Amino acid sequence: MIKLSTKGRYGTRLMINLAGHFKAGQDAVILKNISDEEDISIRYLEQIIIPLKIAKLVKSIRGAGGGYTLARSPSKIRLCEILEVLEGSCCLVECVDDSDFCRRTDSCAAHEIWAEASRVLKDYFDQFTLQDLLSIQEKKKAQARSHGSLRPAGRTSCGQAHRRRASGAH
Amino acid sequence: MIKLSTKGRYGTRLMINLAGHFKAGQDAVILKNISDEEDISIRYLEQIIIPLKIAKLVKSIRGAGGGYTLARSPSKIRLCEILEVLEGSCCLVECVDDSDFCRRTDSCAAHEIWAEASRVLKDYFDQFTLQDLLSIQEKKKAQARSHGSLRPAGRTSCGQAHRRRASGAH
DNA sequence: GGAATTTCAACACAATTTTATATGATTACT
DNA sequence: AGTAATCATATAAAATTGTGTTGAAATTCC
Repeated sequence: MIKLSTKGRYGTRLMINLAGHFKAGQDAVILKNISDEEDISIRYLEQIIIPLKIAKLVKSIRGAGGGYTLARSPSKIRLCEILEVLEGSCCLVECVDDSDFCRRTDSCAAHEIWAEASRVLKDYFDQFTLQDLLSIQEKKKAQARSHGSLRPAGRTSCGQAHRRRASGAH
Repeated sequence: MIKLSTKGRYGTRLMINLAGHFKAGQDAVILKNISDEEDISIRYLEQIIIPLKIAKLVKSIRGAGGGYTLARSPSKIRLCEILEVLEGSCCLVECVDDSDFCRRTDSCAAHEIWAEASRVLKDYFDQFTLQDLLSIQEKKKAQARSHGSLRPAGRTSCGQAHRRRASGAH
């Protein structure tokens, strides 16, 4: 698998969740809340949200009554930005980003393919804003409700890593 | 980074290398040879080539004078096949391939995006055969020769993991 | 037949990164 | 002051990315 890491996946869901709560002047959302709704551990969310804060995609409010909010409106945040923050870049291999990484570039056909594939992927992710993702989600939920949910909503979640482990823990 | 693993990267270069040596009736190529040319350890190449053999993309010939050859002509092997063998699939997340993986699918916008992005990526990789990659490589080499190589060919290679390590070992 | 060459197989080991969990300190609101 | 939340750091399990070793099996060459 060409792995999109959990950071990227959880982080995207975190941001969609924040987008869902985003309204003018709405109170900050606490991580416990997101943790419950998305079924991701608070501790891990804390780690994931740090780079998002540094990148100024989210704002934090400390102390009682605090929490997190999007730093900008959902329509002003692109999926690509989120992934670049959390995955380092949308790139598939280091040697595309980092010209010092590899001196084989001149004669490496693979290099050209990975570079172009990375661009294709980035362009795809660049299409969507958080607002778009939110709309997709609402639509899907409505559809699921309308023709009855064939697979009733379980507690496991998309992109979640801690299911199906040797250790039954958690 | 949305990581294309070393298996996929090294395996692709391995296959391009085999394609380069592929001519009707040409002798099998030994791993030592590929190891020297691509600067990848023999031990690791051995691991990588096993699934390629099982998938019948390469043939092995044992004993003295033996080695490996492509099982089919370079124009009959698609990059996508190689990556699917080595990466498991061209998929970005498990929940797209494995419907049992996650029950959030119905209401998960992210799921839809990852699934579609996976398809985009697969379609891209599906365009190229080993013959195409070989042509690209020859062209690049010719270009590098014609206008003088600005960055002289080093010994490090694209997608190689054992450079820039804390332990200088290798 | 025997020596050399090469794949094939099965381990053991280790460094690094990813994927988390645990604990406690710090900040700021009420 | 008390409490709720972020912030910071330590720890650990698991996967990835390799290397090392030993030997068996097949094939060619002498």
